[in-house]
Amino acid sequence: MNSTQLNSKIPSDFIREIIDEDLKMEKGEGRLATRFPPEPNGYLHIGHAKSVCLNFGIAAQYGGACNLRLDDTDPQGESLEYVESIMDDIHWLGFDWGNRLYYASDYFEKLYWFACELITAGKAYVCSLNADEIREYRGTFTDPGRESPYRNRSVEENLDLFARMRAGEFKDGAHVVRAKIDMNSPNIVMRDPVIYRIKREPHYRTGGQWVIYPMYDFAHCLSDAIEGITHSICTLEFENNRPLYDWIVEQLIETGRPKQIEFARLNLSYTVLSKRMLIALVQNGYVKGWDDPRMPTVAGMRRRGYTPESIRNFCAVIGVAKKDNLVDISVLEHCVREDLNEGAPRAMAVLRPLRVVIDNYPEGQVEEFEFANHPQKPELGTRTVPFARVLYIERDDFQENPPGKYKRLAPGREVRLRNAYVIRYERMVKDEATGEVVELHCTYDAETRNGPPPDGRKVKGVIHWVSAMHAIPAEIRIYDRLFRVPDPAGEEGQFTDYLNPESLEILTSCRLEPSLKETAPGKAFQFERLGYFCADSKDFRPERPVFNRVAALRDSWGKIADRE
RNA sequence: UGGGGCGUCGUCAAGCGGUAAGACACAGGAUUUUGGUUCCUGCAUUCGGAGGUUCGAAUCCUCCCGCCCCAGCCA
Repeated sequence: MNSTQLNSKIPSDFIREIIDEDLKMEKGEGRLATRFPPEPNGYLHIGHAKSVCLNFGIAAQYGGACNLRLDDTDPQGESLEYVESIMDDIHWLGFDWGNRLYYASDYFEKLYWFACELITAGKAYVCSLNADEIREYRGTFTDPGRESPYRNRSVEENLDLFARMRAGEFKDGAHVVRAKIDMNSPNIVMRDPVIYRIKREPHYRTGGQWVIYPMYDFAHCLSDAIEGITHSICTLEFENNRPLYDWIVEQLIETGRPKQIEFARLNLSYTVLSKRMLIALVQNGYVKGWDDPRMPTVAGMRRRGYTPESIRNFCAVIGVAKKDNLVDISVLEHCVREDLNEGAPRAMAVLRPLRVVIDNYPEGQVEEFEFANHPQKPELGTRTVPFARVLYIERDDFQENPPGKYKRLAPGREVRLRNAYVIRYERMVKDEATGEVVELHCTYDAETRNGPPPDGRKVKGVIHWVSAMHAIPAEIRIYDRLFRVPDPAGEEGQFTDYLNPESLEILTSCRLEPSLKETAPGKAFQFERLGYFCADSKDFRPERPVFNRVAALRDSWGKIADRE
C-alpha cells in the first residue's frame, strides 16, 4: 500500500493545520515524526484504529515516519500476547512501522538517569508519604495542596534514596519520586506529580530487573523526545497533562522538543469501547476471547469479516476533531457494505428453511444452472447451482396473511425464484399440532427460466432458494450488538454497557447452495437479501462451514419484516 | 466548586468577516430476476442563548447557558 492510496480519502483537519504551521516555522527542521503508543494490556479496538490511521496516515502524508511504541511502563496486566496482537492488527489494517519498533521499557535505564538529573537540579525529590497521605496533601479542586514534609530533602539524600529504591531496599509504596512543581497550581496534575513508584511485579520484558517503574507522565514525553517524535498525538483526556508534559521536556531536553496535540477519542453507538469493560468481557467469559466476532476489537472485526479497507475508510469518514462524539454504528456498517458490495460474490442461502415441492416438476430431474457471481461484475465469474423438485426457501418468504407491501409468496400468488423459474402457490401443509406451515406445494412456469412470463403478467417478488437434496448444511452466526442500556440500578440518565447474553445466535438448520462448499476461510459472501456473511477463519470446517454475519444489506435484520 | 477543553442538521463534520460543503440516517421517485446495487430529488433563512462591533458575523467582542476531562504510587 503506497501513501497516495492511504491518503486518498483523508480529509484535512485541525491537526494537519497545526502541523502545517509548525513545519512552516521549521519545527524539527521541517521533519515530521509521529508514534502510535499502545499499552500492551489488551487488544486494539476500533477506537485504536482511529489513532493508528491518524498517526500513520499523517506521517505518510507528510513524508515522515510513524513509530510503534509499546508503552509498557506498568507491568500490571501487560503481556507478550498483547504485543503480538497489536503488531498483527496494525499490519492487518495496512500500516507498517518498518524498523521503528520501540518499547518504553527499553528506556528504563535512560529514564532513571533523567530522573536523577531532575533530582540533581533540585526539581524532584523522594517523598515518603504513603498513598493516602499524598492524596490528602494534594488538596482538592477548590483547596490548594500542601507541600510534603519531604519536599526539601537534600539532593544527596534524594539521590541516595532513589538509588536504594532502585536497588530494592524498600517495600512497595514506601517511597515515590515526585517532580517539584507547585502544590498551589490550579491544575492538580502539576501538584508535585509522582514520577516513579516502587512496584514488585515481574515485567513481561524486563522480568525482575526493575522494582521501580516510571509513571506515564514522566516516561511518555521523554520517550517521545528520545525517539525524535515531533508531534505526539493523544486523546483529549490528556489535555490536563500537557503542562506537565511540557514542563518535563523543558527541564531535560534541549533541542527537538516534541509537541502534544489532543483529539477526541471515538465513541460508537451500541458499542463498548472501554478497555476496562472489554477486559472484563474476556476475563469473565462473556465472550470467547479478544477475537470473538462480537467484540469491537480489530481482531474480532477481522474474524467477523470486516475488511481493513472498510475500517480505514470509516476512520477517514468520521474525521478528527476535539468535540466529544458518538458516531452512529450505521456509519461503520455503511463502510463495510460499501466495500463488500464491490467484490463479494453473491450466493444463495436459506437460514430458516421452508420445504417447497414443485408439483409439476419431474421427479428425479435435476437441472444445472450457471449463475453470475455478481450482477454487475461478470469478471467475478459464474458458479453452477442445481435445481430440483424439492427446494427450500426462506420461511419469511412465504406469508399466509401477507401485509400491505409484501412482494413475495403468499396464497394465490406467484414469485420468482432468483435466477430460475416463476412459481405459483398451490397449497400449504400445516403441522396439525402447532398449526405451523411445514411445507408448500407450488407449480412452476417452464417459460420463465430466462425472462418474464410471455403473457406479460408481472411478478414482482424475487426470492432465493436451494435444492433440498443438494444443499449443504452450515452454521450461521448472527450477532446483535453490544448494547448500551440505562443502568437499572443507576440514576436516571446513567448508562451501562453490557453484552446481550442472547447475542450469539447459531442457526444450525440453515442450508447453503452447494457452490459454497469451496468457501475459503475469511472470505465474505453476500447471501442475497440476507446480508454479508464471512466464513469464519478460526472455526473453519469445510464440511460444515461457519459463517458470521458481517452486516445486513439494510441497516438491521428486522428492517424488511418491519415494513410488512 | 478551582482549572482545562468543547458547543454548526437526528449523528459525524467542513467553514477561519462576504452571506451554511460533504457523509451517514431519513423521505420520495427511476432502473433492477437481490425489498441489494446504481441513479435522481428533498432534508440547518441558520450555526447553544442574549447583547454588541461591522455595509456585512457561524466566524470578532461581552455576558450567560450546557456538556466533557482532572483530586491513581493507571495510561
